Amino acid sequence: MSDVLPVITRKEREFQAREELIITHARRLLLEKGFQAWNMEQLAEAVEYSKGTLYQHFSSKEDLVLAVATASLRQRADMFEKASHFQGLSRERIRAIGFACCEFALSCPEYFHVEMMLKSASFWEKASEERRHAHSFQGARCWRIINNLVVEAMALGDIPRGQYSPEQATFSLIAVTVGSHLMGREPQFRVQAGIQNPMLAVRLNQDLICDGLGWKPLLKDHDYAATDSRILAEVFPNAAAWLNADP
Amino acid sequence: MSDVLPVITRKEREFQAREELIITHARRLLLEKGFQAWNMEQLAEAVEYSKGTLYQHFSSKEDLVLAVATASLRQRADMFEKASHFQGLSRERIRAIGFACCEFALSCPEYFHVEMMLKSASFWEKASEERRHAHSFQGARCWRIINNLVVEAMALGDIPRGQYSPEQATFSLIAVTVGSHLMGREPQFRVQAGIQNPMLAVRLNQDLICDGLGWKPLLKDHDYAATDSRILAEVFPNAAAWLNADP
DNA sequence: GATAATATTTGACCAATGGTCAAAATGTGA
DNA sequence: TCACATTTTGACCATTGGTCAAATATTATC
Repeated sequence: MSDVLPVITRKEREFQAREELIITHARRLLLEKGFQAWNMEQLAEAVEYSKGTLYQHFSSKEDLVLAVATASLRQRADMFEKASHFQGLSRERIRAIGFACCEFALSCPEYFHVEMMLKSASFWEKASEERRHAHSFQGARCWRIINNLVVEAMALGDIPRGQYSPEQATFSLIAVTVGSHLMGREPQFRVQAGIQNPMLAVRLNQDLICDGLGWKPLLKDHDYAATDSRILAEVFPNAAAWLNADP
Repeated sequence: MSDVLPVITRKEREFQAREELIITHARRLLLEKGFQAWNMEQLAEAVEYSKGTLYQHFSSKEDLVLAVATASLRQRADMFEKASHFQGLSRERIRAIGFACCEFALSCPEYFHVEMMLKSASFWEKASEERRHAHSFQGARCWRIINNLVVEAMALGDIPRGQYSPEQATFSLIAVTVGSHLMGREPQFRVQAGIQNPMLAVRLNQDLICDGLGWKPLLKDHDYAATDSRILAEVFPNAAAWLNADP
């Protein structure tokens, strides 16, 4: 060992790499089978370690699943951050975050399903304290990015002041987004609603909330197609793939 | 046995009564502990029957939980139906359904949590065919009641035609409602958003979507406080308890 | 390179629990 | 009262999340 001050030793690097490997495989299993339909033995086989080794990384199956969710949530916050730097009107920037949300949903398709499990108290309390904290932290990042933008929009007068608090408006945006993603994944609802592309349904609902808030310029008063082109070009080039599609 | 033509025999009545007893206790356990933190043995003890008897009613734990969800969903559809008969403008009627939704959430607090479990494929496929069908049926009832109202509102010109399809609008309303209920139950979000009364947050978000859809009369153009008084008096007298509260 | 000391990995094992079924208990009719 | 049918039961099984002593690998020392 030649390095005098290795901040991270080789062992630690290997440990982290293995943890990522486990999380990646667990994510795949979650996407393919949900929570119940696979067991730790199978996961151990997939990553070519034994069950005991898994438990050196995660205190329980729930702890592992929370780690998967938090890894995704960190990605989400990163994408929100990137989108929030988009240059434009406040409503154009919230629009960019809306795009980020869809990009994320496509890149981590298991996320919303896993996040719903976490709502169960018994699930949450089986995870370790550190991981619960890490998850809250990433969740708070997402919240803050949106809320800051809403606060700014109100300061600029883009959202009428006095009607709703910034926190209420932020809550509305998040609630409609989560609800749209969850419902859009439901085959039964998709058929009933005639939805071909769930992401466009999410985007539409976000627009409805913004219009409802009176966030200027309203959908009818601005050429948002031009905004979308810029968002595509500057922030999410991959979004073109899902953007041009049926309702 | 004196009755000549009993459509339902005494045995069958007893069987149904016991099924309801089991469902009621299972609902309580779900509310108190979620899904994992109780077992069939404990439930059997609570209803004072043995495990084997439970399995004469339900093919699996998942099947039982689906039955709980469907029983709640039936209540939900019933309340929607009641609310949809409210006499008034189309937007006043969707408002009455919004009230129904909150009344329901208070009366079946376990519902949204259980409903989220059903999204997991492995869960759904462990339940019996009949119960899956019954659940879809009640879900479709809820959908239809809202969608009919939206169609009618568009026919009346209360919602501008041509912009969104009735199905899209229905989807928006349901998505925002589900999302708001789920997020409103999350302590972390409640604190961040400064929400005292989750039901009012749900109602607000529904109003935002309606305004966003341009559903006339808009919030600012009508005395909806008067509408609310009528809804309270005519349809949901109990709603007064949760309506008068902080944001 | 040999050996001792330390760290890591393993899989047999345990406890909990969803689900089954032969036997016991209960109900019914003659 | 007895024979037959139906219902209820709980011992039993298989699966699986989680543990830990033993085996294996790594590192340090001479």
